[in-house]
Amino acid sequence: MKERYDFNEIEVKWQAVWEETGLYKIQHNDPSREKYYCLEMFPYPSGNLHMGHVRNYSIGDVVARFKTMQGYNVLHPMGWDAFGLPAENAAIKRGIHPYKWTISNIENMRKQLSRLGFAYDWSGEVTTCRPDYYKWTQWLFLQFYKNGLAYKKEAAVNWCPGCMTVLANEQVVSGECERCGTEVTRKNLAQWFLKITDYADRLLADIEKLKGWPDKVKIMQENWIGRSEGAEVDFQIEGTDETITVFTTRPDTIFGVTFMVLAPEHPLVEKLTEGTPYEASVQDFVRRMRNLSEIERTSADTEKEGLFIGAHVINPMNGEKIPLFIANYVLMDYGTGAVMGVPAHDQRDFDFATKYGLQIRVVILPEGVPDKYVQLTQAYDAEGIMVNSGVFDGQDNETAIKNITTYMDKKGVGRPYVNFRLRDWLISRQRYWGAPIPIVYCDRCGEVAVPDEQLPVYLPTDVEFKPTGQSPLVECDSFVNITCPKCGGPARRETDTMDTFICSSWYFLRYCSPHDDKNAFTRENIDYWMPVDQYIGGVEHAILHLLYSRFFTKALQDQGLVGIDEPFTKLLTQGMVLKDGAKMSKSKGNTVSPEETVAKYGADTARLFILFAAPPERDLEWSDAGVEGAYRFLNRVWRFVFAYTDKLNESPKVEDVSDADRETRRLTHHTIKKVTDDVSLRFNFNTAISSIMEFVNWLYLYRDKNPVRNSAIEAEAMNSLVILLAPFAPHIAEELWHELGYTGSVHKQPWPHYDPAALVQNEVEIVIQINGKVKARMMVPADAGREDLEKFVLEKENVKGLTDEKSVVKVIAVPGKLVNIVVK
RNA sequence: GCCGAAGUGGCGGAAUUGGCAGACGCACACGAUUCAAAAUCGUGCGGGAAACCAUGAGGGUUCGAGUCCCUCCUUCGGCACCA
Repeated sequence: MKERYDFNEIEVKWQAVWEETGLYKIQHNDPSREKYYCLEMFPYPSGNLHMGHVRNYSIGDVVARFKTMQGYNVLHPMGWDAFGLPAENAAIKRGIHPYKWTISNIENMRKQLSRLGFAYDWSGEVTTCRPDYYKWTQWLFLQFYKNGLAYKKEAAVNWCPGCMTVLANEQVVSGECERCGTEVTRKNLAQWFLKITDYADRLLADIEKLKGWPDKVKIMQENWIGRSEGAEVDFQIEGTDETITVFTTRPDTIFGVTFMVLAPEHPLVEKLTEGTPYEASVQDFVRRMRNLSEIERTSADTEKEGLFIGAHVINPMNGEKIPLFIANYVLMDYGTGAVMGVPAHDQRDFDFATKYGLQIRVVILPEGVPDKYVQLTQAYDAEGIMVNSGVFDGQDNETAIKNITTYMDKKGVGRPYVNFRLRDWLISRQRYWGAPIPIVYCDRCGEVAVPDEQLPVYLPTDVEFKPTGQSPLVECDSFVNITCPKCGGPARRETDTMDTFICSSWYFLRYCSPHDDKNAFTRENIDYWMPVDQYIGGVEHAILHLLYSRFFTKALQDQGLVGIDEPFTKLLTQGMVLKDGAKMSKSKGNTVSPEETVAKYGADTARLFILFAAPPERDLEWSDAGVEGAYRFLNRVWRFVFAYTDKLNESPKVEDVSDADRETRRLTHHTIKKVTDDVSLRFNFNTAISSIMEFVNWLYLYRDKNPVRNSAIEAEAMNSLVILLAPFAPHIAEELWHELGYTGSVHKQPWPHYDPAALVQNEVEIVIQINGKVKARMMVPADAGREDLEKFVLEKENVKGLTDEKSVVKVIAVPGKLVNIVVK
């Protein structure tokens, strides 16, 4: 061993050895060991690793190595979320084929990951843009299709003019494209959807099962699904047989309805105004609304604006004739696109009614307030007693909700209804670089699923990339024009590809049997490995990816393809990596390159710093000085072990045990306990590492101050130190392990157990407080009970001085901690 | 507007069940070593002369509060004309 810590030499050396000896080879279906599936969110192959990746994968690597050492059979795979727009943009800009661009990025990033020494078995790598993967993505789409969970419909969809494609609701962030920030517009297109709404109830209810998920993420999913209980009510349109159904959470206010509002896009609007004097002005209004951006349209600050369209509806409860409006504040894609206006008890309706001089009728009053004194200046939306509501007068409104709903249900004019905010998942993308949707359109047979044996539907490679925004697939005749798999007649392929979130909604299943070429996944392996025990990734996927993956898992369970209903048992959302208080980004010019950091300090230092600087869920402020500190610590460990191995061969064995030896043994076991608890119970890697640092600080002192040391105790301390360090700084630990004279890998060592007996101290220092303020300290036997403590403390000379001239009211003694004397 | 998280030295952070606030690291200062520097080792390091005062502000519960309760402020995240 060299005196100097040559991180580059040892890291490269051990990475090669681990690879050659198959240290992290996946053992599928090993019944002798308990399984542990540790998964980090796979990266998009942008070409270069950033610090966020390093953090994500360093955290996962600690968990995987720790669990391996604890004896679990660990699945810790890695792969690539390889479809997506940047590849296609590179193709348009620089003429490189997306496949080539993606694969070369993957190769570069795989090299970068390998250089960091993460414990992956690369033979289990999964790449979503390869036909051996997307074949199964397509197959899964067809399973959804055959089970009625995939359908095509014409709808007003979110269109991103920047990406030239449609977006799922989840991909629109405050009216802008979450990818490129372009303002999203509306477009009517026939698109493919997955029926995630069929699972809304279960996706919501099962959140309760996710005990190992952060509350933050669970709440975000709850908000997103947005369940609200209420009723549907049918209003007949005067003079027709048509009815308009509204959804309301307040059926108790039905007698207070004084108008009704439709969304401008509501299909009945055109029908009801056609050929009437209102037609022109309504068309005008609708056109104006359509041209507004998503932001202007849906902002709560936008003033309410509406228009009477010349028709009336009938309130089914009292037969009243009510004017029908359209207005900007009613949205087509929530509820039924129609709202009953109750101005007295809904602030938005109140604003609208005030502006257009509509009647405001109170139907709920706070208890004790007589009707005639009510002069509303704003809507009253709290609970109260029913008035002006026929037979329901006098009931409290909570009861009336139930009674009115039941009444309407009996009469056939309404029914209880649970409405969700969640919309179906729009999965069509008008782009090339994605998995083709395996559907064919035949003039005779219509929509036809591509038969399983004809999968995959290959992406053609001989296409031209032009900056027209149209998918090159549309103009690729050899792709589009085919024969119908059913009748053999002329047919056309679907040219849309799938949202890449489909690919990432099942990759964790593919990892369980990455080479199965007969199935999307081997059932046996799924039953062994799934669910993922620990999932680790950024909180930005709290809704999209995590909700979609949960949906997939449930749908596949219903189809009998998997036996589990939730994919991820525990979830850790790591914080961002910041520099100068801001997220690292190229545009801000505050990025730190992992490659350069590794070149300068080594992978172990980079990883150690990132784990030490903050607990994983919190944002982490990058500090070059902090990296130096981590480097200094590893050097300190290196020198320490180096000095030990040098002496080991010369000194004779010492069996005597001094106080310092005993303290060394106690600290050894204390550190084992601390690190074990911090890693397994709390994921507090920062405090685990700091306890190792404290241990090293003590060991230096121990060696300097004690020329004669117990050989067994010192050896145990050295071994433990190196083993405890192994999950955090795997290369240096491996090198030091061999320097200690061992031949096997430190990463194959069993994780040490602490000896509770070794933790016991004879004497402990306790604190003496007067009225809760620390005044003195004293050493007492560690096993002293309450009475003993009181006696020791009250008899102590300087304590008598402190309590002089005052009367002792009470003494509180906490064994091992303190004695508090309350005086007056 | 609603929901959630956070606020502790010059900085990153620790305090796990209500029990010594500031572990560990960084930065800084001084000393040792050195011809000198780097590296290393050692000492100090919230404020205050002290009594004491200090965990965003103000109240409360308690023998005792960074930790529990109430009110408020600031920052960040999510949802938002959701009927």
